[in-house]
Amino acid sequence: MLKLSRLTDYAVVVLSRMGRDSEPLQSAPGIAARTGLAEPTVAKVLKILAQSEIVEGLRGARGGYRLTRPLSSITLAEVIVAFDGPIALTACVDGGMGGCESEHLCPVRGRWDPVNHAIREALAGISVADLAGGGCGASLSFTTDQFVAAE
Amino acid sequence: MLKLSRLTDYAVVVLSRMGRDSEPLQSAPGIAARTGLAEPTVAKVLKILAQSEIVEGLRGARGGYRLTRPLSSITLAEVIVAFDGPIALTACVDGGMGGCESEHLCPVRGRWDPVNHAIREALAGISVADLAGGGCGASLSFTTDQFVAAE
DNA sequence: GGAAACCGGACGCGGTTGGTCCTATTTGAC
DNA sequence: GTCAAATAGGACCAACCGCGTCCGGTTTCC
Repeated sequence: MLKLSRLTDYAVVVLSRMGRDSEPLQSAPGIAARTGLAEPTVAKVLKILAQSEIVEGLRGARGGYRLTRPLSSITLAEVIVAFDGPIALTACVDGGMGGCESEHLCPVRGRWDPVNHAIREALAGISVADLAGGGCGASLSFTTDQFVAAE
Repeated sequence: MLKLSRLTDYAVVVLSRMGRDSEPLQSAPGIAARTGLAEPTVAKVLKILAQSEIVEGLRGARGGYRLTRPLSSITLAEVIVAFDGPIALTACVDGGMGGCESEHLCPVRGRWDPVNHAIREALAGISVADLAGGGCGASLSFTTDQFVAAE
């Protein structure tokens, strides 16, 4: 699998929808209604996106969320990091971070770094706008990870 | 995270150890003893590796496992596929495979493909020999995913 | 002052992973 | 010919994590 979390998938859908709409400020309930996703879920996604400053939340009545940047400048890597944490195939992120008590014994220490960097670069080269496409005006009622292909 | 399964990590350790040893035929209990991993776990890892024909199992007394190829020709992608299934960030693997009943509505359909291909290529470009290194003669008592860095 | 909306955290259910064990089969040694 | 050693394959159980939900609190506009 290597599959990313469902929330990440929702985030792409939500961001795509936000970018498609002309209204700059959109409420979580409104986005939920337009995407067909559950409202609490959309709210959670937007909260996380706001923490990463990918969207900006405005409180109060008539509040809502708006994109801080155009979709074309939001990379897939950013979104994944926001939900799944640092992009690294193993937990020994970049071989730094001390704390692994068996560091001096770990034979593969540091050797995953090139792999992780390669993946990071691949994900940083794709923007949400690329994923959203442009011609598809569908209602985004469904997400991409509906089921898994058995190995 | 995007972290791979623990079994995959074990597999890299086991393969590295097998490649380091001069004996071509090694038993699962023997490898377990040399790596410090639990014997049932090593057996499970080797069984899966054998199904993928990365190693070959010889039954009977004095049996064991041996590499079918040198470590340098075993790619990381192969190992990951053996344990985690097809390499794809979402479940809609390559947008093929019909079955997604909302295919005609799915706005990001097919757009993940370039990402998946990029990651696949990155992983296919790294061999187990690269990960195993060559100079480290440690006992491989520990694996790489001991703990997770909190997001 | 009330309503609408965001913010942050806590809770509980479900699915998946990971570790173990059991049995069957094969093969070499005595 | 019999026994021991080792792989093959599957089943089972416990622990963990993702994730959907809900709650109280705060802010802002009408």
